[in-house]
Amino acid sequence: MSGDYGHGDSQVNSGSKGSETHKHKDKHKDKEHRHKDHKKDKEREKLKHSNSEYKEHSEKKHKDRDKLKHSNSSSDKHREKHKEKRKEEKIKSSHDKPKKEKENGYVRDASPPAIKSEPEEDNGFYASPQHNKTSKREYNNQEFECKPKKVKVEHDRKAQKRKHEYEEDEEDEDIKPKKKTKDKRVTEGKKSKKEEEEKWKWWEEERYTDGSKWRFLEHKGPVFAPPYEPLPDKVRFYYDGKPMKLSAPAEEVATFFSKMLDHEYTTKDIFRKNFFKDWRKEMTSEEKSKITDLNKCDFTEMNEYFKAQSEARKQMSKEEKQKIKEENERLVQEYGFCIMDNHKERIGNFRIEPPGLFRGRGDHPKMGMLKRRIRPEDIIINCSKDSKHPKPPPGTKWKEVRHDNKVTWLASWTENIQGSIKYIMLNPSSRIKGEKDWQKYETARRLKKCVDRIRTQYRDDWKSKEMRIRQRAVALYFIDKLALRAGNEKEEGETADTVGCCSLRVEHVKLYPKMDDQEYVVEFDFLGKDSIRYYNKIPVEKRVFKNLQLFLENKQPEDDLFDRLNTSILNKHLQELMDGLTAKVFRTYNASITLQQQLKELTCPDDSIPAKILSYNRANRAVAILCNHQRAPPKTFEKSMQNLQTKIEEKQNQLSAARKQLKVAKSDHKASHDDKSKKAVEVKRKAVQRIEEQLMKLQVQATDREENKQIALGTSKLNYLDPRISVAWCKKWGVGIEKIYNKTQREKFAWAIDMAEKDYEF
DNA sequence: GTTTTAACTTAGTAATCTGCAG
DNA sequence: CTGCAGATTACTAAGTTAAAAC
Repeated sequence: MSGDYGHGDSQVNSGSKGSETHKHKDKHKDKEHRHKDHKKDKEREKLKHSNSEYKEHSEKKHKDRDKLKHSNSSSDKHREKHKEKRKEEKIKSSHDKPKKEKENGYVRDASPPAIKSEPEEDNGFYASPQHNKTSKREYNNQEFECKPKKVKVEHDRKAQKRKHEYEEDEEDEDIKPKKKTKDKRVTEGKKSKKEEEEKWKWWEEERYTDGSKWRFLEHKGPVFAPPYEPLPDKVRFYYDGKPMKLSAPAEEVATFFSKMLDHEYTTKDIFRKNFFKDWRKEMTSEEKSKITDLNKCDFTEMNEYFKAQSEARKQMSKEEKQKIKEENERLVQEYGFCIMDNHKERIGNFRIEPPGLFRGRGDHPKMGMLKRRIRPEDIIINCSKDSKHPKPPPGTKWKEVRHDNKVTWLASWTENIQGSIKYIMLNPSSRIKGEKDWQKYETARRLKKCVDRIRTQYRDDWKSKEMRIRQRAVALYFIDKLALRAGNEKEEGETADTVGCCSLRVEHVKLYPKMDDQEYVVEFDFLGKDSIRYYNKIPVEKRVFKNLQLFLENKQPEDDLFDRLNTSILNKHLQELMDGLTAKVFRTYNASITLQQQLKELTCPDDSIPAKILSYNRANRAVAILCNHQRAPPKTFEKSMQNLQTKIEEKQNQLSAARKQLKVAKSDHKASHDDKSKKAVEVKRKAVQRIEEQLMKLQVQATDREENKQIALGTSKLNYLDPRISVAWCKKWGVGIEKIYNKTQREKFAWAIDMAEKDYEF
């Protein structure tokens, strides 16, 4: 490994460029606070940011992180400068409405895009069986009045046929819309709308090829957070020991804080500092001059008031609760659905996020800031021109109403903490989400076909004479082997300090040429998405190890491990290897293939159903571990484990009792040989068998739960595992699908449940 | 080319619901 | 019927990625 990879120039950092260094000193101060006191839950703490060893270690390292950050290379320095600049701008613009407005508002608006009034080619259409001529024509004339008169319905027979066509074709091409060869069926059947709507099989229809997401979209707009209700006078806030009546805006923000008093983070410096700063902005000038020290604020009365309130809510009579429930239901009925292309679809989140105090995950520099109340004037509505536009609440206006059918959202607003955009979108069971999900798995299946080639290539690239190529190849190896996330760069100081593959720093890996009986071991220890700790020690191939040593040469702990790489470079490369390939496809692919392979390995044909389900959960667990999906051990874990143990013991006692009875019955029978005693034996035998089964079930449950203590299965099940694998497995072994997927999940995966047969292969 | 933004997926936790043992 | 544990749902933060803007 010597000079032959032109890496001599900039990737190795040469001496620090001093001037940048000091600017950031303050930031370190903040950083030192991070990682210190954490989640209220100690256990969780252990799991997430894990042992203090990690914390200390990372704190120390951060101290002089910036020093080096800037010394890295000229381009790095450049980057940093931009970051700074942007940060300043951001701060300014948060006070500077007009500018923001422009960014979000008019840009697109200038040329209201969206719905073409001319139909394109036939094949540009999302043609469903019931998009018969009539409905098409409706669409085509949409400059005028073409609101679908009725929500269409599905139920066709021919469509069944298409199920398989899809699968086969997809083998090669991913789901491409079929030619519109099927004739349209008009089926305004007799069934109730609801029933029919449930049966709509969008997956048997063709998809848009022109990049549009819908032709028609109508909805009622979002539901806003209820207005603030001032506290009763008897609930008081004290400053410096004296009661003080706050103005409504200041009081509201104070209630946010008071509600969180039990949370540990209200004791954190950053949280308190951010909160106080934002709170003061809401105060009147008198309040501002009086309230100068958060430590002198006493919110306990308010806190108790809210606790009492929630207690009272729990104690409400059944009728009252019922009433609230019904009211809620009404709201869902009215606002929870939209009509998209002839079908009524469920909206995922039709309520606007209420105001409150921001709590990021992990050590977030913005924790405690005020998340402001969203008003109609902040909302952009998206719907089709020819739909009945949602009405803003009386006396208010929308920020904008646009008609962009190249996107899937119904409404959006800009959030004030990070300046990012939030959206109202459809439920996962909707066509628009389902198609995308399906497509995701098809892309992963295409990767399956060429993954060998890609692996061969990146192994080859470990030997490249170009540093950037080696880095790319090693990073890809990690992404493939360890299912790491891509790892975008983040703005320092804006978010918690977390990393993914491309943003790994020197301090996150340790190399051990020898460890126990293994060679070339790499130890990873870093905080990933949501500040979940990733800790892993794995042996790697010698070449990878040598390359890592090379990447680490002459670098400081806070320097990037892959200084010649970022996600954009990586994804561009991947795109060239396979159409649609990006870093995250590897996670999907590896998760799904692991499930399939684990199921094959773990399922014993002779096992009982519960044992099979345990196998399924174990296979699922293998994936969750691969993807590092963790959770806090449930607060009641120990207790519930114990309860289960007690149950098991009881059951064991029952079993031995039942066995005794069986024995007795048997000897009775031997003695008398009559029919009656024979029957008794049978009965007892059955009882024993039943109890054995129950016991087994309990034991399996205990094992499952124990193994699952700090692993979350839900995330992978919902986002990474091709549902058709699970459906096929259920069909193959006669396990009810509801044993694996609950109602919501079955709705989301309806397409898979409908189309996968027992021999489906990912 | 680099940075920024928009759009959408993925993520863990808190709140709420449900069904079952007592 | 009631309380509570486990299941489900709601919520919203935090990622990824492609495209737009500089």
